[in-house]
Amino acid sequence: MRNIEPNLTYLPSKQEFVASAAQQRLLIAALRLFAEKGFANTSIRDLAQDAKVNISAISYYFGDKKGLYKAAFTHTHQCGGADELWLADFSAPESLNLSDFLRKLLQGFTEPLKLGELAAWRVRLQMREMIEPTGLWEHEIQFKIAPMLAALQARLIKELQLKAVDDSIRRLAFSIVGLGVHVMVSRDVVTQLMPNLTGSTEAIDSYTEQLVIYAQAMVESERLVRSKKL
Amino acid sequence: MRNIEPNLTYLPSKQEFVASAAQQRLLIAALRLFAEKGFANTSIRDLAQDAKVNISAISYYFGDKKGLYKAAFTHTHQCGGADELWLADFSAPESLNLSDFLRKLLQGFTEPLKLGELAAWRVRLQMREMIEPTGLWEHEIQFKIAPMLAALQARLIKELQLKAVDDSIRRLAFSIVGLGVHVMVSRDVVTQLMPNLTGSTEAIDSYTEQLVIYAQAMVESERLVRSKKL
DNA sequence: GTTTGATTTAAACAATTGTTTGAAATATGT
DNA sequence: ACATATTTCAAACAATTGTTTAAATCAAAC
Repeated sequence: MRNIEPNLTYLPSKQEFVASAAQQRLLIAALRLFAEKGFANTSIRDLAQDAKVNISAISYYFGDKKGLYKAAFTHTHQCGGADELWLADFSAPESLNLSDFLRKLLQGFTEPLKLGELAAWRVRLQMREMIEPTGLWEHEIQFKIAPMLAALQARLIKELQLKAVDDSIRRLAFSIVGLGVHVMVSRDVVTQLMPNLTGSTEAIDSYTEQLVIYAQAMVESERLVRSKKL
Repeated sequence: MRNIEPNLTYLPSKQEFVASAAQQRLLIAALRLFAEKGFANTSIRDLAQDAKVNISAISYYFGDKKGLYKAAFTHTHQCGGADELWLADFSAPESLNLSDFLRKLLQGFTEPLKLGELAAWRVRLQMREMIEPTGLWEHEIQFKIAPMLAALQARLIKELQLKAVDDSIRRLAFSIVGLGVHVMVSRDVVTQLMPNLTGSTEAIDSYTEQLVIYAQAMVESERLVRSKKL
């Protein structure tokens, strides 16, 4: 690897971050190709061609192929947003009622469906990380998933007026999240088997509402089970 | 490719299927390695070494690398079962009540958690197919997922005394299946964040029961929404 | 024991991979 | 205009990939 550091990390004054056109194109190409074909199946020549840069631009800007992947995975806000929605921040104000809380949570999964290809690639890359962990996914679990689940569990025991989280609550929280995860994970199945379910913005919105209702039903079911046990 | 056909497809008389030891070892190695590292990241030399066979045994028995993959993916009953449970046959007798029907369906996802590594590999391979479709997954959708969803939808409209399947029912069915899918998909998250949820057979059983209850709650919720609309 | 077929082996093949090189081109500041 | 740093480029590198070859080994039948 070359010792020269390209102007990626620091910059004179104006902006905190200015990526050269080549860099930007590489990031977008990487996001798209890695998402579509996976890491191993995407050659750096494919990437360079797609981004219309020379092959060595990859090592020049990102060190190596893995560096480009890492950059594309983490640095998505650079190339067009769609990240803020995904797994949003759930240090939710206590003021939210359960319905709104659940809606906000589930929207984190359904809203990306509305956005364009870029968001789809992002989600797809996330999926790949899940089954082919490169270390980035474990990080994601620790700093995003875990807090989200914790927040949901906290909200649930408050809702059900419990003192502590038990296994049943854990399973409930996990199942609720699962409603959202499944929408993303099985996107292909949906588009192939029932395309109009995620076809339009309105369809996605009513989908979300239905999920919120189901999540509430699960919570109420849990409440009922517990009341019977006493 | 050689023109000679090894004794895989047909055999003299005794058994319908006799795989040589080398063949069998290759299939198991393929299942394990492809599941763990993916298709592209697994070299045929890795496979040969793991199966303790010569490299050319792969082309000899399966034509090429892709052929071995295909064989490992489809031919799982050969190397140890665990396939019958996965996405079981849901041409369910009408006699089953809703609860039993849902249990049977969801068990298709949770039961494999009980089985050993082999089943885990199987599931993992299935997951890989989902996001890196090689054509086998589309086949799976068409001949397994679609029928399962259809059966579930049929059962649901019968339960809710409806005439036809609409989008809402489709979403309900999809969400119910999602409860199961999520358990498999996010296995890593579970084992990392709440290991005792799938640790023992009993834990898995009560997990399944809880999912059945939630699924029922979703159905009842749907019934309620519909009764209000009228 | 010989023959016939099936299986295994080591070696070589061509193609593609990620990475590096050093010079050319471009931009930037003085 | 010059000098300096930054960015691009074509070419070459070594390593690994999937696949093929032809000879060697093995097993069973005659």
